This record gives sequence, C-alpha cells and structure tokens, in this order.
Amino acid sequence: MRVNQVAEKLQVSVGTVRYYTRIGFIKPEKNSSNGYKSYSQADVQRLRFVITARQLGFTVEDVGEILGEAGKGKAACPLVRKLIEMRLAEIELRFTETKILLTRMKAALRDWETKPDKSPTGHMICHLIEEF
Amino acid sequence: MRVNQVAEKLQVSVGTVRYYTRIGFIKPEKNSSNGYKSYSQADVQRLRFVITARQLGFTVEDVGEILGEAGKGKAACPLVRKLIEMRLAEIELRFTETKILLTRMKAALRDWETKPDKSPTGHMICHLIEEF
DNA sequence: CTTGACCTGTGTCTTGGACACAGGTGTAGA
DNA sequence: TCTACACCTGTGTCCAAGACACAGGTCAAG
Repeated sequence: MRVNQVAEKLQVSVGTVRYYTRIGFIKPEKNSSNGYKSYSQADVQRLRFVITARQLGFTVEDVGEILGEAGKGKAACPLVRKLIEMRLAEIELRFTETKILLTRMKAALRDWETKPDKSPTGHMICHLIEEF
Repeated sequence: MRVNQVAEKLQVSVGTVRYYTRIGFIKPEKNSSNGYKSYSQADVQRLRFVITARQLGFTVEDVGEILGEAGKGKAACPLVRKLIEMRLAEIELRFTETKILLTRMKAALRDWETKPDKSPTGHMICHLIEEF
C-alpha cells in the first residue's frame, strides 16, 4: 500500500502517516522501482494502534514508550495506566483553563457591545482591551 | 528598568518579556555601558497591553496587528471586535473537543479498572487500548 | 507522445514561549 | 584591593504534532 491509501483507510491525513513513519513508529520498505514507501498490513495495524492511543489523549512520545515496552515483549499495561493518569490530569487542567478563558471572552464581548470605537491616544492603544 | 524588574512588575516570566522584545512589540534602547536592554515606562505600559490582550484570547499575531493599526493612528476597535469573534469560535471548538476527550479518557480509566494486564502478542500491542 | 492531474519524499515552518549557554555584574567577605 | 559566588544578561536553539511548499515522479486520457 502507498501512503495515500493508508491515510484514507485510517481516516487521517497523509502528513500524519508520513510523520509517524518519519519518527520511526513504522518502517515501510521502499519500492525499489520508484522509491515510494510500501506499507504492509502490519504497518497499518500498528498505525491504527498509534491513532487510537492518540485519540485517548496519549502524547506521541507516550505512544513511543508504549511501543518500545511492548516491543521488548513486556506487558505495557502498567505503563499505559500510569501515563493516562498523567495525561488526564493535564487535560483536566487545560479544560478548566479553557473554560475560564471562554467565560472571560464572552464577558468581554458583552461588555463591548455597548461601547464605542475610539482612536488611540498617547497612553491608550485600544480602550476596549485596556478598560476591561 | 531591566528585564527582570519588568517581568516581576507584570507577573510574567523573563522569557516572555524577552520574547515580546525579540518580535519587536517593544524596542527598549540598550544601555551602552553594559549592553543590557533598558525598558522605559512606556515599554512597560505597552507590554501590559499585550499581556491583557493575550489573556483575552488574542493570539500574539493578533496583538501585532492591533498594535500596528493603533500605531497608524487608526481606531483598532473594529479589528479587535472582528478578531475576538474569530478567536472565540476557535476556543469554543477547542473547549468542546477537550470536553469530549476528557469524557473519553475517564471512560477508558473506568473500563480499565476491571481489566488485567496482558503481555503483547503478535497482533496485539496493548489490549487495554486496542479493545477500548 | 504529450498533456495534465495527482501523487511522492524531503525539508522547512508553525506557536509561544522555555531552556541552555557563555559571559557580565554586584556584593560579601578577606 | 582582590576574590568568590550567586545571580543576572542576550542570543541561539529547542519543543509538540503535524502542515505546507517544493521539485520531481506516475499514470491514464487523448
């Protein structure tokens, strides 16, 4: 298979498949006649794992560690359990931060509805922002 | 003032102040005796604006455009209103995506509580992830 | 045989700073 | 006056996770 078919099958961009290839998650052999990379069924399987893991919030680096652990024949599950708790904590943080930001932005928008436009002065760049 | 004092006064990292300096948001003159940058009161004022804008969800590039508009003497308010709607839409998207991810992660954690660790096989890297 | 649409790998770019580095400063003690 | 030594400085490089630009290759239609 070629990169395009793999990307379509897995519903990701061609760039993503190439990226995972580039960082060594899979090592397709190259077709010697045209230099194109040739992805095997096992490559696709492995990529599917990577994508699923990414969708669960693991970082690309996490996935690399998990693959490495499993590659040594060890059960990666303990590592997986540890990592997801770390990522969960991070995402939880990001979530609350995003929520706060969203609230602030909406408050600004509401506040600005009744305010006029003003030209900048020596000590004022945009009163909407500075007075909020 | 030196970068350290500015950073402390504005409650941001030294790196952030240097970054905004590097991209030209402020142009402190340098002390010719020791080569250090010397931040004026106006620089601090301008930086305060930048930081406030960032906290409202504007990107650094947005802030650059706003500063440019105000620098030409024009009212930046229309631009500000336009930009915040764009950013609001993006943050709203990020928010819902983060919420979905969070839900998925928590579901995985709950699902995995009752599942054992398993060693990898030829067609299975980590059953926790693959079976979710 | 040629056109032109589409595909390929490689290399560079992105955001918003964080960090490493080599050297400068300033103050406390000798 | 000298020397340690902690702390500060600017510049250059690095990060995640791909996206994008580029020059060239492929392939079916005409």
